[in-house]
Amino acid sequence: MRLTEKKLTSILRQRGYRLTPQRRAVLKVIALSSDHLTPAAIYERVRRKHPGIGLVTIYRTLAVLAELGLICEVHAGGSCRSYLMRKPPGHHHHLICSQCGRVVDFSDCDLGGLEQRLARENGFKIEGHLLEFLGLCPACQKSAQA
Amino acid sequence: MRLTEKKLTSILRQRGYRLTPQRRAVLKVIALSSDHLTPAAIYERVRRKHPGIGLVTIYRTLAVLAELGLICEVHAGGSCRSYLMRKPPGHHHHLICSQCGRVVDFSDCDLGGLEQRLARENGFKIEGHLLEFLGLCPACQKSAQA
DNA sequence: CAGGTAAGTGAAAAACGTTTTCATCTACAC
DNA sequence: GTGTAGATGAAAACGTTTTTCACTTACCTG
Repeated sequence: MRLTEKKLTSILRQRGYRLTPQRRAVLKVIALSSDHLTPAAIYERVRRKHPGIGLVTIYRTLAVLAELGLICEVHAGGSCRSYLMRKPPGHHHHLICSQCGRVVDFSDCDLGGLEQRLARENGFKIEGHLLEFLGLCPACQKSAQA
Repeated sequence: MRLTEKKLTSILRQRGYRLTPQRRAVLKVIALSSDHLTPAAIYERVRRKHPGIGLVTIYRTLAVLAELGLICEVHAGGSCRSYLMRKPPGHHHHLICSQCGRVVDFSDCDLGGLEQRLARENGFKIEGHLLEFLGLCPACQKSAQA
């Protein structure tokens, strides 16, 4: 499902939000990057085409886009700052390079059995989970050998 | 393995650190709590017995204890602030109540197969993973019904 | 068990990242 | 076009974490 202008407007409108040039620009920057980006990095990139935009607007826009499920957060490894990246389909997870920060998505985590067992043993009603693998990507493995 | 005074000193000394009353107090507070605690919460509790301690020392001590593997961080749900809690044995994960923040540990995650597949498919050398389940604990399920 | 020294401490201030406030502006239903 | 709820940008407030620096102390040496 491509995200046409019209569809985007309707997704926003459904919840009482509007499609502004700023929001379009933020979403575009995130969509065009294959990496996760900090709010500051997004700010910098959006400003190249949109010099007047304020960092505040970035934060507000990220909150809205995340609420609508159009983007999602990454807790990259040790550094706890929440990065953001484009979300392909529904439920998914991350494989993160601990050196260069590159992120790969994967979606089939097969945690259903574990989830059921934990729910039963602890009485929890489980709503979701966060799964991230940390390691070295192929490129960083090579450069580490040198 | 109980953490005797002597053993603790030796763990610290091995890396050039010293065992100060402040460090002992911080570790004790974390060890005695069954919950995860923010740096500020730890500060408050340590101050009850140790009024002169500074928040700076808490942060420095937490960094040292985490580096030594005596404590570990939790990325509780949406809020990304790194909480801390005592670490039982080695590898373990968290089951977090999204309402009251209660944390339950579990250790058998059985992710070996997935890890191998991801490593093979993406060329990553996987070093570790973060797995957290979010949900409602029994108490919060009850209070939600009211 | 004293003495010297590298390591640790506490206070204040700086440096962050993020949120709030408020006056102004604008997307969009009519 | 017009009105208005919603959005924006600048400045300031905020809370958390880090840095700096003078002073103190744990602990190795003899």
